[in-house]
Amino acid sequence: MGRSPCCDENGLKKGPWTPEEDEKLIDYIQKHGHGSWRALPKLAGLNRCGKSCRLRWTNYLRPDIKRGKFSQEEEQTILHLHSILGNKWSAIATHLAGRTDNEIKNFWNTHLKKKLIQMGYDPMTHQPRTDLFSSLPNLIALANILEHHQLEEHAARLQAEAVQLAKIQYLQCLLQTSPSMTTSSNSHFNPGDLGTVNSISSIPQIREIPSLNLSDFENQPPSVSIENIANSQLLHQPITSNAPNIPDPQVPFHFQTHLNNDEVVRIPNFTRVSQGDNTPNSSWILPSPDSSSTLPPLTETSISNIGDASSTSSNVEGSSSYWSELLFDDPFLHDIS
DNA sequence: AACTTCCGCAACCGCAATGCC
DNA sequence: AGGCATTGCGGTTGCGGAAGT
Repeated sequence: MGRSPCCDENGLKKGPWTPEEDEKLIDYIQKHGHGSWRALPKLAGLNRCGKSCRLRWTNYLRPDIKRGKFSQEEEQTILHLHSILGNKWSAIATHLAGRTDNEIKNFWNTHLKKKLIQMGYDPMTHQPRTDLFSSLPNLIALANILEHHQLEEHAARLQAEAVQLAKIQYLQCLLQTSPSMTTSSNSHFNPGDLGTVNSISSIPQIREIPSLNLSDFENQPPSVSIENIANSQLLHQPITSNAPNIPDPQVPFHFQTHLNNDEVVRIPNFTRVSQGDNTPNSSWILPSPDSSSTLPPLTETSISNIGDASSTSSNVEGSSSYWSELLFDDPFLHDIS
C-alpha cells in the first residue's frame, strides 16, 4: 500500500494557513470541486500538498461546518455514541450535523474526557472507576484544605455530593447487573444517559437531589473530604450481606452511607427496607444504621409479593436480578426503565 | 510588567482502507 | 491478482492566547 508523499520532500508549505491560501482553496473548490486532492494544489495555485488542502477544507473551510460551542444536546450525543463506538470519531461525526471528526475528537480530549474522570468514570469504558478510594490521598489533601477554610455549610454540601455520587454509582452497578436493562447494543448504563438519572428524582429519598447532569460538574467537580467520608460513614467494606437470604451481588465492594441520622443507603446493596411490610410502596429509608443488621428476612413469600419469585435463585446473577427487579418493581423507579 | 504554565485547537503524521489500472 | 495512488482516519504535536505567579 502506498504512502502519500511527504510535503517536506517537495518543499511544500506547512503550518497554519493564511487567509490568502484559504481564499484560493475556497475559490477553486467552489468553481471546480476538489476532484483529485493530489492535483488540486497546483491547479489552485497553492504551495501545499493535497493532503493539507483536504484537511483544511474538510476541517475548517467547508461551508456546512458548524462552529462554536457544543450544545448540551451535542455533548450528550457524543457521550452516548462514544460509549457505543469508542474513538470512532468519523462515525460519531456523522450523527452531528456540521461537526467534524477532528472537532469532536478535540472536544472529547479537552472537555468530556476530563468531565468523566472528575465524575469517577473511566473515559474509555464509561464504567464507574472501581478505584474510587485509590484517590484517597487527593481527597485527604482536599479535606485538609477544607478543614481550614470551609464553613460548615460547605461541608454539608460536600456530604450531599458524596451521597449523590454514591447514589449514581449504585445506579450504575444496578443497571449493569440488571438483565431487564440489558439490550443487545448497549448493555450498560453510561454517563451519556445521565439524563435518565434525572427521573430518579421521583424517589422520595433522592427527591432532595437537584436534577443531575454533566453540567452540574462543570464548574465544581464532585468532591468528598475524608472528614465527610468519616462523618457520613461512607464506608468501603467487604461484602457482608446484612440482608438474610440474599446472596452477595457480584460486585467488588459496596458503600454504605448515612444520609443523616435517620437514613441509610447501602450501595450497591441498596437495601430498600420495608418498615413493617414488604410491599412495593414500602420505604427506602432505613431507620438507623444498626437496624440494617436486624432487617427482617426477605423470604420468598415477601419477594413474591414484590416481584418475580423466580428471581430468587441462589446464584449471584439471580441475586442481582432479584435486587434489580425489586428495585424496578417500585413504582417510583418505573421511569428509569 | 514580565515571565511561566496551562489549555484549546488547528494542523500534521503515519497507518489502514479503498480505488484504479 | 497485484501494485501503486489516493483517501480516510485516529493519534499526536506544537503554536498562540489565557491564566497564574
